[in-house]
Amino acid sequence: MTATKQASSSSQRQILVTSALPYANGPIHLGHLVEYIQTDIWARFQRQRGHECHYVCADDAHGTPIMLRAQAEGISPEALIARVSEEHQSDFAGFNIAFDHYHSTNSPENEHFASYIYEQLKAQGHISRHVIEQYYDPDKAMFLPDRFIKGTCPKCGADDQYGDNCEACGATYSPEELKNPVSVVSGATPIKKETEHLFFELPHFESMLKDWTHKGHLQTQIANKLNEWFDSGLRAWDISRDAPYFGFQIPGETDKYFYVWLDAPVGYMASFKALCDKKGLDFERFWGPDAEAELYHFIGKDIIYFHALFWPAMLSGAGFRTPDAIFSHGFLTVDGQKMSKSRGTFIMAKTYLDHLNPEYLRYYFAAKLSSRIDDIDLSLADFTQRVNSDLVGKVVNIASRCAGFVVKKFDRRLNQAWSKQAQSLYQQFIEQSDAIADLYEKREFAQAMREIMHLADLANEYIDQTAPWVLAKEEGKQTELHESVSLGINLFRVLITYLAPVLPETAQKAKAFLQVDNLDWSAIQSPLMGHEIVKFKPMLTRVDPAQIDKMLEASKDDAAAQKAMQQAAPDNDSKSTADIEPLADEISFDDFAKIDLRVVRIAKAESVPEANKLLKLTLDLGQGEKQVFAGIKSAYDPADIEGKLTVMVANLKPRKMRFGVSEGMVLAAGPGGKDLFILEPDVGAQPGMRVK
RNA sequence: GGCUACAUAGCUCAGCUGGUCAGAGCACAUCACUCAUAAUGAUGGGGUCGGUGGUUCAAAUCCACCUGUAGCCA
Repeated sequence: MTATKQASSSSQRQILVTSALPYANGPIHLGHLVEYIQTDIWARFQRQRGHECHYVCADDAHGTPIMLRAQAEGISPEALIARVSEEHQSDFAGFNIAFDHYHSTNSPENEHFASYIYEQLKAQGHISRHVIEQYYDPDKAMFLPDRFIKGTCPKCGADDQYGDNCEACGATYSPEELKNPVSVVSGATPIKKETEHLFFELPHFESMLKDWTHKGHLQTQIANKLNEWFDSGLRAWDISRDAPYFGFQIPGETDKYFYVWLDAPVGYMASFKALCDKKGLDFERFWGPDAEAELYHFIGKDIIYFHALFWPAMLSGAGFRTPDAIFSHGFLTVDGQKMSKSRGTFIMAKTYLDHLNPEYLRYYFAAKLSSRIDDIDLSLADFTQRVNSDLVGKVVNIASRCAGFVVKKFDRRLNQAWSKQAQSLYQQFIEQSDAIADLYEKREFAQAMREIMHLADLANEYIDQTAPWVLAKEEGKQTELHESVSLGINLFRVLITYLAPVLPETAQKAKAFLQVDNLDWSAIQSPLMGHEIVKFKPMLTRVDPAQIDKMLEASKDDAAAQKAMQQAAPDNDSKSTADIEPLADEISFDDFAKIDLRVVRIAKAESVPEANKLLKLTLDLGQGEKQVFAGIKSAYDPADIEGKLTVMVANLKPRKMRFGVSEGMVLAAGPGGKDLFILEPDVGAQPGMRVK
C-alpha cells in the first residue's frame, strides 16, 4: 500500500502532483483521460480541504516519431508540437482538468534541468560510454528506433511486424532477429552500423532503489513487479540518440541528443519551475534534497519502469528529492474490449466533448477508480444508466424536489431550527465526512462514490417518508414542511460538497443555486439556517443514448479520416496548408512552346511496392508508349485510373529513378497527400494530341 | 517464451489478515407515490463466487495446476 504524508488534518500540506506527459504526436483520447481525471479529482479534493496543491503537466515533445511526423506534414517539429500543445490543452480544458501550469519538454527550463541532472550524474561517475550496433537507414541517413523497423517475425513468420515484438504471436525480440527488415521511414533495407552511446549506470543505484521501492512509495502490486526486475538484475540505461533527432543536445558531445525518456520526467520539474516563476513559489521547497513538500506522480502502469527506477535514481544521483509516491492506474477498455477504431470505441477527447457532457465521464471514471492498477471498463450502457440514475435521479433530484417548496411556500428561505430527528440525519451525513475524505485521499474513488450515493439514498428516503407534498396540503403542517425541504436542501449541499472534486461544473451551478461562496470541505459543519436560495434550474441533464451512438459514429469517421491521412502522410500531408501558391515569374511564349504536352491514355497503372508515393504508369501516346513514375500513389488506386485520359509532359528528359527510368510527367494539381488531382481532357480528345 | 495482475448475480463492482461472505448499485417484476429533469419509495426473483485438485473442523477468501483476459520483458 502506498501511504501519503497525511499530516494532521489541521495543518496545511504543500503538495505537488503531476500526470504523465502526453506525447505530442497525437490527440488525447478517452484512455488518456482516466489519468488526468483521476489526478484532477485528487488535486481538487486537496484544495477543497484547504491544502496547497499544485498540479502541473506538459507535452512530451521530443523524439524520432515527432521528428518524422513533422517531416511528413512538411512543417518544423516546433510548429507541430505548438499545434498539438494547443489541441491537448483545449481537450483538457474541455474536461475541466485544472492544471496550474501546462508546459512543454521542449523548453529552456527543461533543457536546463536535463543538462544539469546529466552533468551531476556524469561528475559522479554514473555515466558510461559503449559502442553499440544499431540498424541504420542508409537513405535517410539516420539510426532507426525499433518501432521504425518492420519485417518478418522470427518466431511465427508473420509479415509486417515491428522490430521489437510480434503482434501476431506476441513474441519479443531485438530488431536484429527480424527477418527481411525494412525501414518504415524510407522503405530501404536497414544496415547495421556501430555508434557510441551514453549510458546511465542504473546498477549503481541498486541499494538505493531497493530501499526506496519498499518504503511505501509504491502500490504493492508494483513493488512486486519491481522485485522481479531486481531479481533479473539492473542494467545500464541507454540515454543518448544520434543525430538527426529532435531533442536536446547532450552537453560536451557532438551530434548526440538526450533520449526522449531522459528529459520527459524532467518535464515535471521544468513545468513546476515555470509555475514558480509565474507565481513566486519556492522551487527548492518542492524539489530540494530536504524538501518538505509532498510530491506525487500519477502514471499509467505501462510506464512504471521509468518512474519507479530511472526517475528516482536520476533524482537521487543529481541531488534532488525523490517522489513520495508513484500512483499507477490501469488501462481503459470500452465495453470490455480494447478501444477499437472500427467499432468506434477509440474515442477522442474532442469527439466525446462534441456529444456529451464531461461531468458524466468524470463521474463514471470516479465510480470505477480505485487505488489499484486494475484496468477499468467503460461500459457504455452502464455509463448511461449509472450517470442518469446516480447523478440526475438521485443527487440533483434532491435539490429539484425540495426547491419548489422553498421558493413557493417560504419565499426562498430555509428554516431556522431543526427537530432532533432532522439534526440527527444531518449529523449522520457530516459524520461521513472524514471517512469519505479518507477514501479520496487513498484514491479509493469508487468506494467514495458508493458511500456518497448511499447517503443520497438516505436523503431520498427521508423526503419520501416526510412527504412534503402531503404536508403542503394539510393545515398546520407548515413547520414540518419547512423542515423537511430545508433539510433536503442541506443534505444536497453536503452531497454536492462531497462530489465537488468530481463534478466541478455541477458544483459551480450548485453554488449559484445555494447562494454560497464556496463548497469547502469543512463548511458543511454548519448547516444553512434561515438562508436564502434561488429558484432551481437543472444542473445536469440526463445522458441521451442517441448522443452516444452519434459519438461512436463520429469516432468511426475520425478513425477513417485518420487512416486516410496516414496513408497519405509518408511524403506530403497537406491538411489545411492549402494556401494558394503565388504565381511564378513571367515566361515568354517561346518558353511555353518548349514544353510538349500530349494527351495520353493510361494504358496501365501499377503500384511500386517499395515506394511510398509512386505509381508506375504506362502511357499510350497514340504513337507508342512511354513509362512514367508518378507521385500520385497517395491519391489514386492504380485500378481506378487505368484507361483514363490525361496530359503528360512528353519531351521531358528521361530520368533514372531507383525503380526504373521515367520518361516524362503526368500533370496533376493539388498540395499532395490525398489531395492530388490529375488533369483530364474534355470528351473527344485522343491520345497523341498536342496541348497548345 | 518468462513474469505479474485479474476472473463473484443480466451489467458494473464490494467482499481486509479463511468461520452470518454469498453482498451493493443498476437492469428486471409487482405495489405505492406524484414534490421532482417520468425522478422517488417498498417488496421480490436471480449467482454451486472461471475450472480441477489440495490444505483445514471450516475457503469466494490459502496452495497447486488448468483456462481466459490484460500488461511488462528496459
